[in-house]
Amino acid sequence: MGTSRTGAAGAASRISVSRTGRTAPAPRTGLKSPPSVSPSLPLDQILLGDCIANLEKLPAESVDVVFADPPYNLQLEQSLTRPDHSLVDAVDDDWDKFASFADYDAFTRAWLLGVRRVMKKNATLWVIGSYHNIFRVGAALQDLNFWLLNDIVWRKANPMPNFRGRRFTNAHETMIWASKSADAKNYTFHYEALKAGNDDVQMRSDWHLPICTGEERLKGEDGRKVHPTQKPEALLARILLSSSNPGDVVLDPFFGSGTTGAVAKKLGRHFIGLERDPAYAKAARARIDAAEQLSGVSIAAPPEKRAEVRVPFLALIEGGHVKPGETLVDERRRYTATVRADGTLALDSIVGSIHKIGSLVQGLPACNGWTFWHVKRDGKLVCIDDFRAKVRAEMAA
Amino acid sequence: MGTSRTGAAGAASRISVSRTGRTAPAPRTGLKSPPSVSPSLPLDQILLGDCIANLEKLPAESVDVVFADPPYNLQLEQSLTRPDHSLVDAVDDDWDKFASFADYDAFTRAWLLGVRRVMKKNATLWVIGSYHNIFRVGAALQDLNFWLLNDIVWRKANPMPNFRGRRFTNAHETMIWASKSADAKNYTFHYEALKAGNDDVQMRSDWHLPICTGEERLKGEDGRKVHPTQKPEALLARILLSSSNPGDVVLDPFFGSGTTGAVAKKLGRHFIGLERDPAYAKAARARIDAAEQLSGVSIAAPPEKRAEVRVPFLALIEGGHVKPGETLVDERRRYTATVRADGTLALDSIVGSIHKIGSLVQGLPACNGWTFWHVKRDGKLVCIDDFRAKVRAEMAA
DNA sequence: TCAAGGCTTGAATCGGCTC
DNA sequence: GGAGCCGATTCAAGCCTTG
Repeated sequence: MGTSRTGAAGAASRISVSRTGRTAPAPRTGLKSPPSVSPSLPLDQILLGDCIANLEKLPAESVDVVFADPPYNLQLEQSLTRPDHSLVDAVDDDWDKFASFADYDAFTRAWLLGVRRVMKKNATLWVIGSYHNIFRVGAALQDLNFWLLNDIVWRKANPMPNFRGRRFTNAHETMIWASKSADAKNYTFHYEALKAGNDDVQMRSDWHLPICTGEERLKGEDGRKVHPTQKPEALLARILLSSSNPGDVVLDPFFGSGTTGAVAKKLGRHFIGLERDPAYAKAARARIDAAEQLSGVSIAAPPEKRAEVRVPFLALIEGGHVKPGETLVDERRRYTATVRADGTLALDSIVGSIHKIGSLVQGLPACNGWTFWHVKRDGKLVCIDDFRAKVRAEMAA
Repeated sequence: MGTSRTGAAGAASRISVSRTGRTAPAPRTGLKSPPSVSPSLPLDQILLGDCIANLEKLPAESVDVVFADPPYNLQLEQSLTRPDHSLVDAVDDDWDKFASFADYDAFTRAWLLGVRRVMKKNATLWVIGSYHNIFRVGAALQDLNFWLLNDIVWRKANPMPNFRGRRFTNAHETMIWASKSADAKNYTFHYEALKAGNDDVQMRSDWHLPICTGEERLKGEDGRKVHPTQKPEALLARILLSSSNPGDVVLDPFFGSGTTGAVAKKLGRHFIGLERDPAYAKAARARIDAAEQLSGVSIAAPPEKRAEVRVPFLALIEGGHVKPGETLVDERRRYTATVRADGTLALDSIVGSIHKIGSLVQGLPACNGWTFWHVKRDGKLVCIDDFRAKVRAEMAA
């Protein structure tokens, strides 16, 4: 999306985006602790200058999610349009050609390392590209010990046709979603909300969205498009909604026309944009100033199952929902167990948790006792998970 | 698809596939001159043994198209269970184990070099992979001076769900289509036929096809699948129909269950299969013997499987038909809910899909949110299902 | 670090059954 | 006697979190 590349002037200047400063706090839910935001972060600003130099000025482990639309390296085509070589020659002797890929790889490693340093432990990174560069980016990510979570295909609803009829219509771009390392497992992913917004089926790795046209496309005074590869806001919205929370800090090292910043503002996220070209930065700033944050309820962090308070089975006994000595039974009435006063179950002489006894009677390695066990109430079976929901509601009230 | 890896026994044996030998000439079109077929080629045979050693025995510049399904380097850490605690039958064969990325890269370069030598000047190569390996393969192709023509996305109609809810459903695989070099411009590509078979619009780079199940899936005597990653014949058919001619020689260096051979025979192409595992080779041979060549007229590009028609509610927001923060109301204006940016609805502090919230407010077990919810437009209520119809029309256009 | 809690599908196919 | 429905089965993997 942007042009922040190596070789630009060293000094970076800041373009403050006035109306989205820290004075507008992002909406918070009561469930999560506020995100830790480093006080020295240039929030909601565009840093002008070389991408890698500016990355080095940001504090380590300070951003929650990164979206990067690096240069696609299309200029390589020219250096590769050459007479055929035998393969050994191509690798050993054609230094010029090899150097082009090596240059791109070195640039890729440099900005990835810079980004890696400023990512929080459980931050994730999105990179978008086409077949010209995405394979090199993906390999570099793996080499640098990033952990690939998904590759996402953006299927363009209205792609550019192939004019020569010599290839398939190039109708998609590829995004890679990665965490800092394989053991950074506590990254943000709003599984439940994505599923609910997708007709109650899981969100897939192929996304169907239109390219950026019409009103949304930034035009200069001459009526021509400001930026050649402006990404649609719907794409960034899905990315930020799926992998960030309100109040999070979103970094875009190739800010370009500022789609990331505009969507971040609308969705109540903070952004930091790096951009080398002053003309792009200026257009992006105006665009973001004109954007408005959506109302709280429509962008508040969705509730997550995992964040719900833990209710021990003992609390059901203490709350009078289940009585010691009562018999639990599975839905198909094949197995029974007896409730003990300490919140364990008894099966003959074996005593264990609702999960342990549930797995034992079924001969399975694991069992969610909450959904497995039932009690009789008014002649009907009631799942003990219903009582847990009641206890949770009582605790919240 | 196969297991031809380095380190196998040196001597290669040939498994002749009797009924598809050279005695059955492939059908010819009148348009092109007959292909030049090297007399020493082991046509329609499966060569048992190490993939790279066998490649070295084939004559240079002798094959017209290559399809390769190399090991994916999945690096599975532990076993995975479904929500019902049954065990997922995954790829854990030792041919998919590599010690490091460097090992995998060396293996990739070795077989790519071997393949490159036997490709005719204008031959093309298809490689399929997932995000675990495809970036490394793509970078290696570029490093070896192959010229990438397209990356093609196989969108699986019926992918495996994500059981843990920690990622997007991995619903696609990626194929790279490449020529030997940038100036090999006279490769085979049936642009017109593909377009005609695709409702007269250009064939795109995203293909929607089901995975291999049912009758087509090879089963052993024990009723279990013969090969863990058998590819669907429809996928290979589209590949061979788009980028080869009848009578051409198709090489598959990882032959596996022999999908490439079966489809090549059906479509009147010759094949050469390399496979390391005798059990796979035997199953593939039997499968190919049972296949029959289609009549000339029926060897036409398969029509695109009708694109999915399911439209998630989120698509209405992304398409600008409904705005985040807007209020939805039922036809009798008894209930309201607020649209969230992620495509869910909010009712007080409860968040869920249009269906879930619809059923909740009515106290019913189920609700079709599409017909239940409305928005105000010009003072009148408009059903959100009307917008879904519009989005469908846009997707079809 | 280890043990335990507890949370997690969707599409296709096929056999058997009902209208 | 089919068409159609229902439920069981099948197939797919870089898939957890807390104390």
